[in-house]
Amino acid sequence: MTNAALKTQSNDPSFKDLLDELQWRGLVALNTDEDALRKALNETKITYYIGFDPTAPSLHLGNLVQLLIMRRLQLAGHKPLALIGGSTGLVGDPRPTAERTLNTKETVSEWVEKLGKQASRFLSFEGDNPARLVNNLDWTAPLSAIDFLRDIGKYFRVGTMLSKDAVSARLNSEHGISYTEFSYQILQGYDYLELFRRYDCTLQMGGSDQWGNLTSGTDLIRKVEGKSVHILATPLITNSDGQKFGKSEGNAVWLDAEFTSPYAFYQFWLNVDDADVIDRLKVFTFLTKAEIEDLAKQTAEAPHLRAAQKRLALEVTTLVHSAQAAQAAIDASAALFGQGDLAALDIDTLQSALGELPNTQAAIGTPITQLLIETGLVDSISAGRRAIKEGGVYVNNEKIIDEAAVLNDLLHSKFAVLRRGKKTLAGVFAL
RNA sequence: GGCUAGUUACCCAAGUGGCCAAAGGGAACUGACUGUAAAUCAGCUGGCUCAGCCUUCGGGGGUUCGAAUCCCUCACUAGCCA
Repeated sequence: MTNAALKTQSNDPSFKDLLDELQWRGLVALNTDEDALRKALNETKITYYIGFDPTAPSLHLGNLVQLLIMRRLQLAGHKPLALIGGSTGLVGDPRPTAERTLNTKETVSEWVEKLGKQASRFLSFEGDNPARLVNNLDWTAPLSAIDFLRDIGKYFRVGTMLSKDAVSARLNSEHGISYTEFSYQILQGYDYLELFRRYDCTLQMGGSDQWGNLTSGTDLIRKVEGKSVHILATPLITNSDGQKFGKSEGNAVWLDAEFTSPYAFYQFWLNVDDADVIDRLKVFTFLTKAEIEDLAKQTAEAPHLRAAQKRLALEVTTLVHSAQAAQAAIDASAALFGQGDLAALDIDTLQSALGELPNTQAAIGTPITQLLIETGLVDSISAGRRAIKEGGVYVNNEKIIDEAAVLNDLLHSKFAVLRRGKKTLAGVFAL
């Protein structure tokens, strides 16, 4: 369970202090009293937390931003609390679009387990400032509705609650908002209070879209305990073209290898735009300022070599999966995107490369459309036919023209490389 | 509790009895150009045993030769009234 990558990480000593580095990396969108926060970070070892709600069976790239900033603070000697939202996940934070569908308690608790394990991979649980995993269900589950309303609810003004962006956006939309999601901010505020009491936690971090929920905690602590605590919000990562970051072919990029294979993960990073790659290096790697500036220079001078993308893909894949997985992805990429003559690849290289891809077994004579479905390259036979009609399907780099084509050419009498478009690949092992 | 207006494909949004598998835009995907880029241009986007057929327009029921379109009912949403 220990992650070898943890040992090699460090903050960049060339910065005056941690906050400077975080700002340079573009990780600070908003924060409470900056001088006080800087002072706290520089002069003391504080305890801080970030919450992750179990809304899916895996964490995604947005969560990774948070995990890495957590790690950066831990490297500076501060104590991380990774909170998995066993209770908040049951309620669901208000999204700007529409009400969430509630998941069953069983599902959520399963996800809590999974996310906890995943998050643990990015933090050290050893040394002087070990990370701690907490679950807000521990303190909210025993709370009765009456206690909740009397002891906590009394501190929250509805006017303030209504003014939060997440709430007002929903109120102004045709979807409205349920009392359940409206209450979310109270739960998150209460979490901060509870962590402040239990662990003397004085900093909460989170995405800037969570600002309303973050301030809910500081307000509560000020009212109840008379103490002023900190918030640091990270910006939402967006692509330079304004599109959502973290999607590959319309799907989220997950940290769990079962949902996004290490190969697909590697490819995702390799395909980052020139315009974005330097920002990504700052956020998602522990490379120093000097190293990143060097890569920026290389990108400017020889963009086609994509040195920055390659380094980024290597670093992040190593971090999230492993050095071995990253190397396998690199080898597979080199083989499959190589000079084009797949037949020239030797059996072992081809076999392991295909193993990195989504793959399936099939007999000679199987329709190509069926193979496309089995490997997940398309969702339906119609989509497969369409893809062929559009000239976007290749078997062993040969374009397929006929919608009814079947598998017949094999490499080394064993394999076939299936491709949709330029870079979506899958393997077929002949039976 | 009452009244009014809504609920359309991934998102926004047109359509108000047959010409609707459903306009338009966004986004995704594919092709060309490239660097496994960006921009641009073109194509394409329910499913299938694919020149045809099947299932879709909040859920259920009904009217009709025929419904996304009309009626009833339920759910949800917004606004107003209580």
